[in-house]
Amino acid sequence: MNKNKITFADIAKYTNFSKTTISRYFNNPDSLTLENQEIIAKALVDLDYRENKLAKVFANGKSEFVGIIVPNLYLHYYAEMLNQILNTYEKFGYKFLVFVSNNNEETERKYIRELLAYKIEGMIILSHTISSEELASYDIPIVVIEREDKYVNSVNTDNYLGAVQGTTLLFKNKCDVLLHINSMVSKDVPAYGRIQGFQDICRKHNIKYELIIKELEHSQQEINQCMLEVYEYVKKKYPNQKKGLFLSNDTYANSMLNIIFREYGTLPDEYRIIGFDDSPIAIQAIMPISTVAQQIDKLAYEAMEILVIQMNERKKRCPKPQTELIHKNIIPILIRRKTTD
Amino acid sequence: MNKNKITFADIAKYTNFSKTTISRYFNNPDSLTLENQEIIAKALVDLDYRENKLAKVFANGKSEFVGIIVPNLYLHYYAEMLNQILNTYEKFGYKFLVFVSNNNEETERKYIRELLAYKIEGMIILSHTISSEELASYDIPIVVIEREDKYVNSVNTDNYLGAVQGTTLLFKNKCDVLLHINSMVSKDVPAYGRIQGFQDICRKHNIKYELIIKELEHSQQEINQCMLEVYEYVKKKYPNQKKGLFLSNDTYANSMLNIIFREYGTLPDEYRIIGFDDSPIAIQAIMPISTVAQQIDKLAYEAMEILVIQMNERKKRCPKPQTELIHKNIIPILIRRKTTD
DNA sequence: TTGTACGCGTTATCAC
DNA sequence: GTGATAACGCGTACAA
Repeated sequence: MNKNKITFADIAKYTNFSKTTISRYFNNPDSLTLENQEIIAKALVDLDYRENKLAKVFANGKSEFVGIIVPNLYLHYYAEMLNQILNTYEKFGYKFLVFVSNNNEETERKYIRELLAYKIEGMIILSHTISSEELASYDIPIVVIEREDKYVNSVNTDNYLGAVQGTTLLFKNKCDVLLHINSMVSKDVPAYGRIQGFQDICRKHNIKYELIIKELEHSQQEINQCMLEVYEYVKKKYPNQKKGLFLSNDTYANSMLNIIFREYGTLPDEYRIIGFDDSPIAIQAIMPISTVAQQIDKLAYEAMEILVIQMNERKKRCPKPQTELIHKNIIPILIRRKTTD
Repeated sequence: MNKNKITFADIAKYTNFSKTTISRYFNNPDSLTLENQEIIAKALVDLDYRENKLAKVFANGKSEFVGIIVPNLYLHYYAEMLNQILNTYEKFGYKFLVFVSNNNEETERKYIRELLAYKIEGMIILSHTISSEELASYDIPIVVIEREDKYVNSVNTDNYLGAVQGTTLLFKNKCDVLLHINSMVSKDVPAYGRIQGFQDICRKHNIKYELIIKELEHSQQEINQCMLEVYEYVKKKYPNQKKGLFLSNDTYANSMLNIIFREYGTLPDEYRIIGFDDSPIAIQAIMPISTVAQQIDKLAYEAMEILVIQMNERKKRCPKPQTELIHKNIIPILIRRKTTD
């Protein structure tokens, strides 16, 4: 069980071939006679050879590393996205170096530097702190997911369509007034489409609506407190009217549902609720929550696919610089459960 | 914005030093005169030098890579554990290559081979499929977390103590009968301590108890169905008795709570509930669920600390093989919320 | 304090 | 089909 350090040189010596031939055995086996292939194959077992990919990378420059920066793994959305990205290994063979940035800009720059030092071939960025302009300046294939993407490739859920689907469902539920509860979201991030889609549909159907924008809350307690305030406000402002609540995520939706359910022992007809994301909480809630599901598997896969194309281009003799940015939209899926009709 | 390929040789030429001196500037700057340090520092900026850690690794063998194999990231427990492990980068400087095994044994072996090929210095294993005996045979520093650990180092929550705390709380809640609902769990994994702790406390206090072992269910629907059966069974078997339910995780606890809450519009005094893990669901539930919290941050940190010690030992001139396995226990924390008195 | 020469394990470029 | 030899970028004895 000793540190076996068998190299091509050892195999070459053992088989009386040259290192070159051994290398060829791995990279272009057909160029050897079958007989010799078998000799080498046997030697590999005899010597218990273990490949050294670092040496390979060093020699030919292809690290097969992709760097990932994710803001956190507390939110199920990021965890699942990371999961799906990591699972593309089976398809594309790229290994992943993962960093959690905790939304700290300087930390993130440090991580990117570290990733670059390890000769990653590309990056997938989920965090929001560094501008796409700066990202683009790193001159390495990059795909970002669900964030500001002016200067880099991106894959996003069609948030606008998702909002349209959700809002339309509430409208069809014959609500008297539609409320969209969201946090402050910048116009240049895809999630802004949720607000636009909501407004457009409300206007299109000429239905009463209100946008409730709250400061982003972090702890569950703060969220609950915040939702309670929204609930009291809405209850007072629209008595005896059927209220359609479109929450910007399932955590908010669940919090709101709990408040109402605890008061009435059920979700009264006067309230319809729809969330966003299809997080586990949506199905674990006291009542299964209707929601707009992001197709996280597709988002991840498409991101890697775009990245792989760019990375492959770089490996050619005369790589053409990317002329046009790719922004791919993935459609969301409306999931009707118990909090809507 | 061209592919800058500045190496020590370039810097050496630019500054009229030798490559060695440049190397020393990075690894032992004090051995240069301040003056010369500044000259080199300036050259680095002028030439826009970017370090190449891969070459460094190749030259000295210290990859600073740690491999992680996690069964999935769907369960919050694994996601949070990964999060905490990744966060130790700030403390220890090790980079992480992450694979998700989806509980497939062969896949896992393939991943381990790949990790080894990249000259990782150590591994943290969260998945359960490969025996610790086989893991030990890979002859590389390894720490496993919350799994069978006979032949490798490990960090575990003191599950026994957790069960003792939870069960004792239910006992103090003056329950007439205590029920522990768990899935089939092997005796050699730490989580088995939950069953033992429960039984021991029940016997110690001479209180009526029952162990309900169900097949492991995966989808939320299956879990709900399973919990419904348990509920019907318990309700029928122990009418008019105060029932203390100790569920093996918060997902089960939440499912059970929902069933009861939907029936009564509240959690009646007849039922007390306690879960395990302190997952987000425990606090997002219709009533905040009492639970036994694993200190995931501590588990992760201790795992890395043990690993780092082993990895450092390997870097010495004459590394002493580890003579004694380390099995570290982390105490859990009882969190009292609304589902217990 | 600084420089020379070689090693790390593989691939690439020529030859034969 | 096969083999010598030179990269790849950095660390490190050893020498000066």
